[in-house]
Amino acid sequence: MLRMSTLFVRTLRENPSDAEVPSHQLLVRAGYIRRAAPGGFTWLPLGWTVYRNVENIVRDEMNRAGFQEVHFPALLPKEPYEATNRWTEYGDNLFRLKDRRGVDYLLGPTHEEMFTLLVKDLYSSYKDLPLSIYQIQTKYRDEARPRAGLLRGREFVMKDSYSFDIDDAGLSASYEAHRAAYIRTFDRLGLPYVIVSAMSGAMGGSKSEEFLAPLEVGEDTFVRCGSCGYAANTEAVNVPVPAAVDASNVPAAHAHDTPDTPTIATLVELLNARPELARTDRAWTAADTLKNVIVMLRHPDGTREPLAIGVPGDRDVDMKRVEAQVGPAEPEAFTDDDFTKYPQLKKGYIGPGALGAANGIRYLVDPRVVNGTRWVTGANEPGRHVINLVMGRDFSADGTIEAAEVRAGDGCPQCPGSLEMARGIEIGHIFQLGRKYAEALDLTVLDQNGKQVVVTMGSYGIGVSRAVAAIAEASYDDIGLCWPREVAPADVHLVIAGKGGDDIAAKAEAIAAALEGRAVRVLIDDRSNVSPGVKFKDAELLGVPTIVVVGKGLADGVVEVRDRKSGDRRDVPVDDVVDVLVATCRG
RNA sequence: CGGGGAGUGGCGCAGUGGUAGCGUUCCUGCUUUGGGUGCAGGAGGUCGGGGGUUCAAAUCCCCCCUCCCCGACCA
Repeated sequence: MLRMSTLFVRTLRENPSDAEVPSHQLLVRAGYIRRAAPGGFTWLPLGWTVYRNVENIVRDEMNRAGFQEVHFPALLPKEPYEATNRWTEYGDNLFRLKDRRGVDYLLGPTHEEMFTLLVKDLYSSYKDLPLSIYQIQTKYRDEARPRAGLLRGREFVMKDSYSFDIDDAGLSASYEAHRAAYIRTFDRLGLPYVIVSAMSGAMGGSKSEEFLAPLEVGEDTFVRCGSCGYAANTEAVNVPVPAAVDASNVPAAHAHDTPDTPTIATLVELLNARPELARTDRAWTAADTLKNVIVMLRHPDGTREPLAIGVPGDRDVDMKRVEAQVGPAEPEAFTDDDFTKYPQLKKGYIGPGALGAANGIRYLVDPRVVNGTRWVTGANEPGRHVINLVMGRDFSADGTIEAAEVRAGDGCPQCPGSLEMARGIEIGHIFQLGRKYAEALDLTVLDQNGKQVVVTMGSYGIGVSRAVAAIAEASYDDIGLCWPREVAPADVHLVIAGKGGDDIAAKAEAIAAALEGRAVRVLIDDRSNVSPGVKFKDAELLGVPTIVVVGKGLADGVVEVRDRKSGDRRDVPVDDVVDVLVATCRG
C-alpha cells in the first residue's frame, strides 16, 4: 500500500518552465519523474511503479508469444559494430567511450549485432530455428536534440526482439507473430495506435510497419485514408498512378524564351499572360510544370552518382522519401561544384533533354508523369523553357520514383478516397531485416541437406519508457493524469477527508486493508493536517483511475466513489464498498 | 549543426551598475478540516560556469555550458 504521508513525492502547483508537452509537464508536476541529465530522467516511486507496470505487460505478452528473454550489457565492444559498419555509419548518435587502456566501447543504441553473434555462438542447425529472443534494455543515443521529456531522450528503455529463421516463409511467420503480440500489448497498455506501413514495396520485398500513437506531439508524420483505413508513413506512400492520356491533340513541343521567371509561380504567370504560350483549353498551373531536381547519390562503396528527379512543379521533392527509395545509397545535395562537372545542366532550366542514359544521368520521374501528359519544363538553356513537352512522345524517363511530397487531399492508393495528414508517436516498429546482419557476421546454419544457409532475421522494438509518456499523453485532461487501470500506480486512491478524525481514519484504513487483501492496489492519502482540497487536487493530478473519499458521508453510512476519467461520483454504502471496488477494479 | 527564446531559493517569476526580491513550496505556532484554509514568525540563492571592464556587476563585454521552440539530423 502506498501512503501519501510517507511517499517520496512532491507535487508541484505549476508546470516546470522547461516542459512543453503535456506528458512531460504532468509527469514532473505529479512527481513521477525528474530531469537528471540532458535527455535523462530519474523515475520517482510513482513513476517507477507505472514504468514497471508497462514493462511487465510488454514482458508478459512477449513470453505469451513464446519469445524468450535474455539480457545483454549496455556497454558493448566495438568489433561487432565495425563488422557491420555501424561503428562509423551510426555517426554522432553513437555514444563511444574508451576504457583505461584506450580500448573503444560503445553504449548500445540497438543490439542487432550482439543478438546475431549470440545465436551464432549457440546454434548451428536448422533444427534450432525458428527462434525469437528479446531483451528489455536501456539504450543510449546521443540525440542532437533530446526533447519532450520521456518521448525523446538520450537514455531510454526499449524492448527489442530478434527473430531467426531459415527462410522467407519462416521470417514472415515470425513477423506475424510479433505483429500479433504487439497488437495485444498495445491494447493492454490502453494506448491508441495505428499500424502504418513504413517502407514502400519497392524495397525488395522487405516489410516494415510502425505502430504509431496518433497524437499531436508525435514527431512522425503519416497519412491515412478516411474511407478505407489505409495508413502509411509519408516515406512509404505510393501515389495512385493515373491512366495514360491521349496526347494526339497536343501541339508540338517548342522552346521559348521565358525571361524573369526564377520561380514556378512567375513562370506560370508568364505562360498564361502570353497568348502564344497559353493553353487553349484552360490556364496553365504549377502542376503542369515539370521540375527536375538533381541529387547526388553516395553509394555505400563511396562512389557518387547524379540522379535527376522529375516532379510536378507544384510539389517539392521530399528528401526523406527519396532516401527511402534509393537506399542503401544516400542522397546528398547537388553542389555548385557538381554543376561545373555537368555543364549540360543549367541550374533552374534543367529539362529531360539533358538527362537520361544518353547523358549519363539517370532520370526518374514521379509516377504521375504517365504517357501522354503534357508539360512545361526547362529547355537546358538559361531563360528558356519548353512548352507542350509530352511524356512518351517528346521525352522518356528511366523509371519512376516516389519522391514528390505527399499532401493532405492526395488520392488514396487503395481506394477512391483521399488522404489526410496526421502526427504520431512511434511506440513500436516491426521490421523484416533479412540477411544483412547474418551475412555481415556470418550467421549460418546447416539445412536439411547439410548445406550452409544464411539465417534471415527480423527486428522488433517497443519503446518502453516512451510508452509511459505516450500513455500519459493519450489520457490526461485539464486537471491531471488519467492512467488506464493496468498501468496506473494504484487501482484506488483513497482520500481521508473531513473532520471526524480518528473514526474516519480508522474506517478508511480498514477499507484500504480489506482492498489490499483482495488484491486491489491502494494509494491512501493518510496525511493529517492537509486540507481536503489539497488531497482532491493531488488525487486528480496523480491520475489513479478510481478515487474513493472517506469523509463526511460516513455519518450516513456511505463513502464516495469517483471515476477519475469520467468524473462520475456515487455514494456507496460503507459495507458494500469493498465489493463494489473489487468489481470495479477487476471489471 | 543553423535560426529564435531563456538560465535569479525545490517550483513559477520580478529585478538595466550601488545591501538580491515576490508568489508558491518547506519549517514553527495558532487556526481551519469536502475543493490548493487564514494569520504570524522563520529557513532556503557562490544570480548557469569561467574570464574581463569598473571603486562597485544578476545587470556591461568575451568564451563556454544547459534548457525550450523551429529546422537539419535521427528510431
